[in-house]
Amino acid sequence: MNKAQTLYELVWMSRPLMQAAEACVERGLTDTGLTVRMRAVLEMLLAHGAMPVPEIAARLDIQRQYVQLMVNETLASGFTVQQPNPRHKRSPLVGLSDQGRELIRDITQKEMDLMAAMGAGFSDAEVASALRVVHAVTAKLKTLAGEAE
Amino acid sequence: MNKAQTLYELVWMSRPLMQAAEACVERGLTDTGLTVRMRAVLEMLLAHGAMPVPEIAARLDIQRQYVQLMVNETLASGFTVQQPNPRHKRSPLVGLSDQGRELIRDITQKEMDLMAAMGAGFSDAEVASALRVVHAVTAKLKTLAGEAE
DNA sequence: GTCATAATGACATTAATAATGTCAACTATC
DNA sequence: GATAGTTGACATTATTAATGTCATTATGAC
Repeated sequence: MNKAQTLYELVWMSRPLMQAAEACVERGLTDTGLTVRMRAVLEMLLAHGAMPVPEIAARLDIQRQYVQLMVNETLASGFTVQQPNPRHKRSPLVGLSDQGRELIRDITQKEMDLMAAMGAGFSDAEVASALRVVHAVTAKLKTLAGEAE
Repeated sequence: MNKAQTLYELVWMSRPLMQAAEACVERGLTDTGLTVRMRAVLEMLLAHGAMPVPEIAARLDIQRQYVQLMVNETLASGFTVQQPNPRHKRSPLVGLSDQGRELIRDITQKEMDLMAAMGAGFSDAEVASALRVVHAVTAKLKTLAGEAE
């Protein structure tokens, strides 16, 4: 099979891969009270600290109105708390509660353990190379899709 | 960065990759009268020949009721035609019309050209290795997600 | 051939995810 | 202070897909 065909297959594998990953993540969330989208909020806050809703939206590349819903859910469940925002009185910072921090740390750690187990069959170089290719392909597709007509 | 972290990133890239790919495919379909899901039907029929709706559903791993809708759209647009099914009188084979065959061939060819252009930066080995990794990761995630509790 | 069971197309309902629209309150900038 | 932009809140719409139901018709065992 030539390179173009292989790339074609790689691109079309993105959907099955994503679906399998989502199913796996979802499975890891059972009995935690979290949904996949709430998890995304917590992960963002763990990685980058407390921030207002519009910033979460920008980083996740999702509409802020939708992120607002996601954040509201995490607030209602007590995984996040609002903190005064020195830079904006109307838009509080959303930060992890102790409960939320512990939970998301636990979850991501378990996911990482899974990845470690899954990497058994590959070399570091293979995996790193695969990531580079996927990154590059994604970037190129994005520029193509976004071109002016 | 260690292997597990790299794999983790690779898995999480599946969503951006898929979204970029879909946007690109959609862009290629403008003015063809096709939608992405109709395209999926035509591609299946081009690759594997005429088949009844339930078989398309099985191969696409989608509910047959939903595939029925997709197929009905392609029939309404004249991209597919019903043919008598010797193995089942109630469930006709769905096959490509001349128009549909020409269209899907044209579309996939253009997509393949795009892939060829995109492969410029990588070696055959890199791309092939990336596909192997993605395949294996997807398969492992699927088994994990499907395990009994 | 008859009958039980399964497959099929058709249609309806529900759900999840996300985009879009709107607005009043508020903030920042000039 | 006037004006334009930001934000949270809420409503509406769209897309994609799963699920439920049912009458019709095949299929397969006997």
